Amino acid sequence: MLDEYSASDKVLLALDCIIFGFDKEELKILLIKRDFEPEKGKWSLIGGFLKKEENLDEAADRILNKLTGLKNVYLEQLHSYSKIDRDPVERTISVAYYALINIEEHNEKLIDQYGAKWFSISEAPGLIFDHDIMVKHAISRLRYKTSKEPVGFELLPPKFTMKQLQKLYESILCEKLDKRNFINKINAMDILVKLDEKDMSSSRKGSFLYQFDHDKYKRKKADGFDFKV
Amino acid sequence: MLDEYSASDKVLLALDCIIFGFDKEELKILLIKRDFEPEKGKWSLIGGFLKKEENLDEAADRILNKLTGLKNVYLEQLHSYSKIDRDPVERTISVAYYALINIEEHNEKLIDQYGAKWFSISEAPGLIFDHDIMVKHAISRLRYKTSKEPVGFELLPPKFTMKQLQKLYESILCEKLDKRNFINKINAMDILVKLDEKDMSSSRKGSFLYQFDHDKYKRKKADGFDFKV
DNA sequence: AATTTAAGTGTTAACTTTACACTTCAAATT
DNA sequence: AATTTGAAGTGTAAAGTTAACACTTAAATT
Repeated sequence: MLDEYSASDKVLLALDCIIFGFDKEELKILLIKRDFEPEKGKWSLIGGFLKKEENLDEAADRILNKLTGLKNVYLEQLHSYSKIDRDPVERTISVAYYALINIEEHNEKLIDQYGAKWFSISEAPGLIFDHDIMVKHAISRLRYKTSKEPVGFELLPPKFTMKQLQKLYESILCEKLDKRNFINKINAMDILVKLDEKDMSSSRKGSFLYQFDHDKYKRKKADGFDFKV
Repeated sequence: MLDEYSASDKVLLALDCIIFGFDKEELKILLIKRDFEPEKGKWSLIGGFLKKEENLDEAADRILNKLTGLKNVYLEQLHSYSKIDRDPVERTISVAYYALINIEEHNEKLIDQYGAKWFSISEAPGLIFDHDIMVKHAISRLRYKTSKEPVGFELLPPKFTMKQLQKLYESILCEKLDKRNFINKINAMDILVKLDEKDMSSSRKGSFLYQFDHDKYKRKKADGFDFKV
């Protein structure tokens, strides 16, 4: 019982953030080109270090904000990575978070400043350290999470068409979905509001816009309803 | 970009381990009565600190081993907890792991030495720090995991009856299952070996013993098969 | 030989999921 | 004004899965 406080080794605690966005067709992640050592010039996740006065969720918020300018974003802790030589400079444990953002809302200037760029998952470059494995885990968690909880909406603008929603799920799940079955399923859950407004950008007829009804979902959930795609 | 390595604050990295066992009827967790400060005399999870020469998985193995004497145990990282004042002595981040062990195999002497005791989930005492929330998360993860992967067998002896397996799932899922449906489902997956041996302890007729066939499962999984309870 | 007690076994109905193709609408063109 | 164009929008039936349910069998005990 004596490997207690005093005898222990403190470590640097880093955070890395997998930022997901969806640009009409594809799921993307936001990566930065490092302009600092180590691995200067290579692509990586945005990261930072935990500060004394914050917990991990707060640190993740701060790090996400410094790159995107966004606040109140969906962020979830993923996993902690601890391979001894994962960071060549110093022993560092990294806690990975993933974020879901509306890609239309990020701050372009900040992104340029960081040399950051959106990459579709399939075209992303190899990343430094263990960041590739973090991304792999994040995608797998995203698949699970979006099919069990209505968090996919975080990746869309507040008003969206059924087509957009379907494309989003297709790109997360990496499979084609049947249009009628998809719409029937979503409608059966009765958690969207159909607006009187149409998106006219994709067809002459236009397609109706919908909104996710957070309150209705909360009430249904309290009554035992389960979201499922 | 300059909140880099040098400016950062190192922290103590702890690990806490939720150890699950199953004693014929009930899911249990192994807790220790602390004989050291802070919170001496109170119940808590077994824990320890990360050392320089090990990664988190190795540290969790070591900590599990010091209490149970067991090696090669099913261990999975759960979540990292970081509330600023979660540990009153010093800023500490804790990474929680959960373990599934065959309750018959742990080392009684070690357990006595640590003042440790098995508690059924419903009768466990309140725990120190944020350990109660860790246990809650662990149970919820265990439910998910055991219904998607054949890890429940880790909680049973190598040879078990269908009844035992059903009781195990009932106690993890907190619901009664239909005997015929359960057995039909398990048999349909075709991942158990029925032995010529019976357990005679529970009835005159005796009930056949089964073993989980790891290799067969691996082969089926590679062919796209999914375990599901 | 009769009794006891848990083990072992299949079928049907309810529900969920999948497969599938034509009509409607509004703008653009003639 | 009529026709064309292209995506939006819509329902049903078959297949598959899950859930409900009760009697027979085996071996020990009396």
